[in-house]
Amino acid sequence: MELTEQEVARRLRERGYRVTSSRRAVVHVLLRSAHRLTPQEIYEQAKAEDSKIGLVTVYRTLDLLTEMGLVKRLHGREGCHGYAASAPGEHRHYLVCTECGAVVEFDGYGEIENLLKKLEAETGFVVTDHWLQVFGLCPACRLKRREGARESER
Amino acid sequence: MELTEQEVARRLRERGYRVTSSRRAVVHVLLRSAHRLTPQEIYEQAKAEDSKIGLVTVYRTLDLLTEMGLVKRLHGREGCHGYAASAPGEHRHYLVCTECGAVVEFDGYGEIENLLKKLEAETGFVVTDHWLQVFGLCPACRLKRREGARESER
DNA sequence: CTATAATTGAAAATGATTTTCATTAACAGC
DNA sequence: GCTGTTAATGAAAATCATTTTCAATTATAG
Repeated sequence: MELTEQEVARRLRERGYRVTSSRRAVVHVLLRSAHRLTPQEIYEQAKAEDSKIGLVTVYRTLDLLTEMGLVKRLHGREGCHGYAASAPGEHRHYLVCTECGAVVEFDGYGEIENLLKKLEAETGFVVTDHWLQVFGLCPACRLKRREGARESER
Repeated sequence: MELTEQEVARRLRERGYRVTSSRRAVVHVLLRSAHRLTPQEIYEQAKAEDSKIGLVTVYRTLDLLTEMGLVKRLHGREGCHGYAASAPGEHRHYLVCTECGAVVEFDGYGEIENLLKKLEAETGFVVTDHWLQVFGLCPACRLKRREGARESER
């Protein structure tokens, strides 16, 4: 399901939360970007839409949206946080471009489920959660890099 | 390959690093524990062996060992860091007990490789790295929890 | 339109990690 | 074994992301 600003607003109200201009701004920034964004980046972009917004509110809004499952926390190689909008529920894995932060959500194609079952059988653990993040280079950045290489050849 | 203190010392010397008592202490703590440990925890345990060691040195040693591939950074659900010793190179995935931090390394059984290939084909990304972390309850903690439940029934 | 309670922004606090710098100690060469 | 060199260390201070506090603001029910 495609997540829209209206849908987010509806879900907020449904739970008794207020739909404020700060929250709108954060949601707007997240929805229009298919990239992993840090709270700082979201703050800067949101500020352009709602000049009054503070960084603290960005953090609070991200916490709220994450708790509601509308936004997912992503981690970089070094563990620093970033966020991206997410179809609620369904998908849970992320492919992130290490160059530009572009994010693609994908499901586990069942492979993950197989893996986890094997793992439970082998270790005696009960698996409660998992977390797969894949890093790569998106088509656009690949192209850019190739062009850069060509230029430096000259 | 099983990692030993001697092996770590050898690799340090091989690269021109010194084998100091602080480094020994950190390595000792990591190797004897099959649990994810935070720098703070490692510091406290190492202090018992080398009372002079400082937290800063724990951080520095963890960075060094991580860079050498002898230790892996693990993340909790909320993204906070922990570390565990690791067979260098080979395995790359972790199953962590959310209760006690017990860590089991495992390989992807090939499932992951399939998944990544599909992903590349579908998205046009070039996958450069991935990162799978699984959370669960280890057999010991499962047992404990069951006993706890039984007691509270009375 | 108004009352009220949630939400906000700014400043201060926190907590993990990193930097700085003078001191210490590992180890190569004797 | 000593000794000099230089990497490594510990303590304190600095940094940086995130959280808390609190008085002011604002969304929304009535």
